[in-house]
Amino acid sequence: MTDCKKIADLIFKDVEKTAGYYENKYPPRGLKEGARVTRFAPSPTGYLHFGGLYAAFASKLTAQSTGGVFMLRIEDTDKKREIDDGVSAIIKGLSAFGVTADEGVTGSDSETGSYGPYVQSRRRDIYRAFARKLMEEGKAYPCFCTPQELEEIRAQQENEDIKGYYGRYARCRCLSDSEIEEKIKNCEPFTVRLRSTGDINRKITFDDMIKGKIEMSENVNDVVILKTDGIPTYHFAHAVDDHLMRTTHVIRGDEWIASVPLHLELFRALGFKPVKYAHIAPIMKEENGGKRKLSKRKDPEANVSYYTEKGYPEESVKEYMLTILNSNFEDWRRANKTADISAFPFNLKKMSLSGALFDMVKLNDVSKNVISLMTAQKVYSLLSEWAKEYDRELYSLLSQNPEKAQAILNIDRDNPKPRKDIACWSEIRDYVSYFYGELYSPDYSLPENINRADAYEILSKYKNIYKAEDTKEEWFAKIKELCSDCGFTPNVKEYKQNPGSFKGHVGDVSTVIRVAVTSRTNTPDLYYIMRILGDEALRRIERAAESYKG
RNA sequence: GGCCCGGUGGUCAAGCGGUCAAGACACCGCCCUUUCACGGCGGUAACACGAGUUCGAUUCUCGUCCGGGUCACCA
Repeated sequence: MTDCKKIADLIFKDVEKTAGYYENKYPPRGLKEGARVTRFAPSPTGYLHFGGLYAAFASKLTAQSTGGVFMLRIEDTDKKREIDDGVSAIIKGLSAFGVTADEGVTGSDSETGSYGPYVQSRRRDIYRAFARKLMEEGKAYPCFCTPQELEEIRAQQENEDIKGYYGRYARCRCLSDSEIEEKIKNCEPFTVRLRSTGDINRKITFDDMIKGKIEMSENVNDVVILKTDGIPTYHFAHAVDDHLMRTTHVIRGDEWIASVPLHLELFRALGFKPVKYAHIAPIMKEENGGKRKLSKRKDPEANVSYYTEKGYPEESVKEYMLTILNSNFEDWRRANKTADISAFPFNLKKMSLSGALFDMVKLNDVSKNVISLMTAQKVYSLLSEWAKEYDRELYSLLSQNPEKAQAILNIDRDNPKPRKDIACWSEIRDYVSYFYGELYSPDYSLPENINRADAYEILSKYKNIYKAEDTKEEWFAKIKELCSDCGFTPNVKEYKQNPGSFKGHVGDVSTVIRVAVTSRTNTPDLYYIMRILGDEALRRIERAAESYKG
């Protein structure tokens, strides 16, 4: 008969505290009924995937809407994938979009909350205490198989329906005490495996918060719970951490569904109450007709930093995520135009079952709406903040004359139907370029229906009547007057009825002036542009006229 | 290959046995208009396929096909 206690003592000599000690140290949270405790638990790879932000956001909303707690835990149990200071990119990415944790890791070397440590590499003793408990109870055993041996097993299993370390393939499952002692004495490296009690013919069902009832065969694999270096695998860490941190709802990508039977077995073996699961579908990308997951390697927009670099406001990205997270969000938004996102009744059950294609066009649309609702001051301050980091030249132009910048940003904004043409801050450089000599290069190309001689006539006459201090009405009256003087009609309808009698209409005359002043055929309200430009507008008109001469 | 999950317009999606099958984005047209936007009005466009259950299937069942996931000492 094997003596589990003896083997456990041999293997876990270093473990001082018991599982019971940790149970007491991290008591159940005294939260009100229905409060959900969630977490986001990324690996510190120095990269925050949009899908990660998305899952984290869903987790935060779930906690927030129930009066619960949202934690950030770092899963650094795989030293091979780790990157120097990989934590800060994640925290930076999350906080850029307002997904801040109530508890957990707050920086590369700091954390808050009483259920920590929240970095797995600092929880080694905890995992080992629970692994020891399992081993004492005969629910885990050491495995001395080498990678080569495991490879052999895999090769043998090519035609098996069930692959893995189980049944007759589980060579170390029945090692005798003396064999184990012998191997350990010889310092043979070993892992610790769960002694699965699953039966392939038995089904387990669980209720996924998003996907509903799912039925699967029980886990039968004696999976590794502690690697040779004594560090736990994801599965074991998940069970121990989420239990001890008193997580109630695990919201994660649906690639984890397949391991739920294992996770449930782990919770049961450990004597833990299982958490509830919500598996979310990945965000997809279209590629020649097909769908595939947004890829870190192929898609720049998979990296959350893409949005901060482009300058998408926090609100825009959140609103966009919500439109894919809960499809009733857009209806809610229409009914509650200015309400804060936190007032939205987020519901996991309303989430999509299958992966949504990432839609940049829709993001832009959402963002344009968000930005159109901001005041010029707000746009200015967010823009400056962004430019300070990502476009120094623009930043200095802006800050040289904040009043001018705000006046530019205020064109057509301060009214009930604001323009919607800015989706992100990086677009503004181009949007404002004709206001700044440093960014402006004149181009007097005219549309085909207007000839240079007419343009010359219009501008030569206009420069004599234009006054920078005119009111909008005066300004426009002069343009209409100019129309008549040059053979154009101030009345568009009249032109359409009788196009042969005129060279064109006010629109064409305005276009000539617009091109002269901005080098573009379409811009926001020309009057306000010229106001802001002041004398410079006149100079540009003169220069343009000169260019059309002869 | 085994096991899971999914399949409504180009995209995101309502729907939950009887609907002229919502809405949003995109696209097209018209109106408004000094350009462009905005706004308003209108339009094109969908239940993967085949059986079954039913008086009646987008909705329920089964099969097929297609897409995705998973089968590590990675998470």
